[in-house]
Amino acid sequence: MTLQQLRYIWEIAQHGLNVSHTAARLYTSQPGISKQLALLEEELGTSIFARSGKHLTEITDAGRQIIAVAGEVLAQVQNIKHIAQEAADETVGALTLGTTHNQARYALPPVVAAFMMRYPTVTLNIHQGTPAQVAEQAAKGIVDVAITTEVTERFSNLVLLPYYEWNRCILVQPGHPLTQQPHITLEDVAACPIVTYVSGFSGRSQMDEAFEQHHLQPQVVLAAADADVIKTYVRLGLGIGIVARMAYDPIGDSDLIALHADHLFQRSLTKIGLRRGMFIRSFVFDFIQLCAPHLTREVVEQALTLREDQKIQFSAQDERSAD
Amino acid sequence: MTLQQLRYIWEIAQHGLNVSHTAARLYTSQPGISKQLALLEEELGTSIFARSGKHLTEITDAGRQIIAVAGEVLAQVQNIKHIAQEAADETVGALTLGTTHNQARYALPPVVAAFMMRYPTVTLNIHQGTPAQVAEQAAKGIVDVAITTEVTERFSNLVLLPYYEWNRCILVQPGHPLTQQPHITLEDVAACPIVTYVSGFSGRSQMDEAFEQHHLQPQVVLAAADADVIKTYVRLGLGIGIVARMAYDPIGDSDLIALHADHLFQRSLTKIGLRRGMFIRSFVFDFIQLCAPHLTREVVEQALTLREDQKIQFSAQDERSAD
DNA sequence: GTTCATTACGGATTCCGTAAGGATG
DNA sequence: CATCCTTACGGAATCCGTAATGAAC
Repeated sequence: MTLQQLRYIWEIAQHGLNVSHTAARLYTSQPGISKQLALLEEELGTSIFARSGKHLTEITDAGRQIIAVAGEVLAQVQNIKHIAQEAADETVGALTLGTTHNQARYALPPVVAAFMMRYPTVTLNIHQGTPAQVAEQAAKGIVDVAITTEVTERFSNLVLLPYYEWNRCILVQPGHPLTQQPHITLEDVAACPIVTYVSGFSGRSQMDEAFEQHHLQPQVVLAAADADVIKTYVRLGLGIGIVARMAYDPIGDSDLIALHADHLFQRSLTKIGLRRGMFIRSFVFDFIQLCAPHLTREVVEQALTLREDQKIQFSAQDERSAD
Repeated sequence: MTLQQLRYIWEIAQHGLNVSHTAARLYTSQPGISKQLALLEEELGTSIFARSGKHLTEITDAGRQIIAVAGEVLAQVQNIKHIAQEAADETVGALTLGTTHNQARYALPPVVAAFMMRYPTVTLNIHQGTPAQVAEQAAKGIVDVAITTEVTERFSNLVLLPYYEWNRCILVQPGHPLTQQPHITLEDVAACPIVTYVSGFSGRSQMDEAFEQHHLQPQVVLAAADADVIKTYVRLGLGIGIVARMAYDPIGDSDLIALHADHLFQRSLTKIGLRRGMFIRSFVFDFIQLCAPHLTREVVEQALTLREDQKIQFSAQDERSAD
């Protein structure tokens, strides 16, 4: 058994059981991977993948377990490399973030700028994706840190830390009837055509809940993944916008009016996700604390040793932005 | 980085940083290990071991962390092999027990006999050692299952399951004054010269506690690691013996008299220790349940997912023997 | 002077890429 | 017939063991 073989079976599983595709992604030859796979299966005395003829069709039960452990091994190999890098030079390395459009666009720029100033020799990579993708990549160790709001909690090896809480505002064009309203209610909002986030993004599910609790059926005429698109269509008069407060820029968006909506919706919580058991380099701790000052190294370390059922206590932070 | 290299650094650490010795134990050449070590250190850009000239003198800070992770990796490689073996044939494999003299001598024989009857194709290995050695070997994955009483709980990745509770008896020669005593007290016992277990074995510490609580200073004239030695010296008239009840064989030890002592000492608990995160083959579950019927597969699996601070609830079992 | 790790070197093995073969949908 | 995995084969790199070298206690 070699690390190479474990990497190959894990990658094959990640690429839909397509060995050719896997080989291309790993910049190696397809027969090379096939050979190593055959060697491993022979050594273990079990098939990891089920075949129909010469096609890999599915993963065997044993294969599923083996690949899961292989994933752990690969993550620990990464840990070893990170430990060594940290010992060699604390200020050199790479930090890979997984995040969504809205975090990357509104919340992270000042953090990233401060981080780059502090660690000019750390290579920063940002993987943008949907909240589900971001969470999965963090759970698999593809990214070091996940930052997102709508994160499903079904990844048992993903530790979620509270980053900051935020709420929404309502964007309208000047002269819109809602601007005359002294006290806006959810009924008022539901009466207008709405432009907001798609499901699974930026606390959309929490927004839906508010309407449901009041037995209202809002008319969402356009759902987008990011606030820039939403603002564009509000400007076109398609409807009123409901976006994260931080997405409203008083200067750049001065042609729109942002109405207060804290009383209409529950606050959403953006979280920082880390893979359980990962070695965290000092600059990663620093990055996290640049994001959220309350997440000190000690708090994060403690959270990583707790189990899922032992949720961390946190104090909400200032309001910023959303997915 | 290769698995070979990780195994080598781990083994070097296990063998007192003596590469020659390590090579001999692994049936390979010393320069081969040196070479792989040099390659790994070069790849990682950090030294794992500190040298004075050409001698390895100690482990670096980074090396300590790296070796710890390497140990995890090696354990997971074992897990993969076990998963594959289990898938290939549930009844073939090896079970390595780590236990002490007294368990091996008095508690385990019927369990082992039943297990061998049920799984004739499983190779059974028993590593005998001191309680501390046994616990360490289980924590390191050298043995699959540890069975011992005096187990220090400082191995964070060792899960302890309650096996059975037991207490002591007092062994005397016929005609000894204590045999006339209708109700033996701790003071009576402390007045006699005592032959019992050495510290660290078979609940010796719990025995000492009982005397201390009564402010008594027993005169231990001989301390041995096993009951057979103790009985030998009781027969020679060196003193009275205090041994685990199961160590008294009414037939083989008919020349000695066992006096009831349950009221003098607190019961001791013999435990089954498993490395956290290890893959447990079905016959290992069966072995554990042969030991202790209350340790069903479900109970064991649940215990393995709990943390140290969440102790398992258990109901004491019948009394048998001791370390 | 003994123990111990590194360097040097040669043989065997392994690994990987190109090319051809055979099965699937 | 296009896709995909396996087998075949040759060159390159790696690994490992013996022998020699040099440092430490």
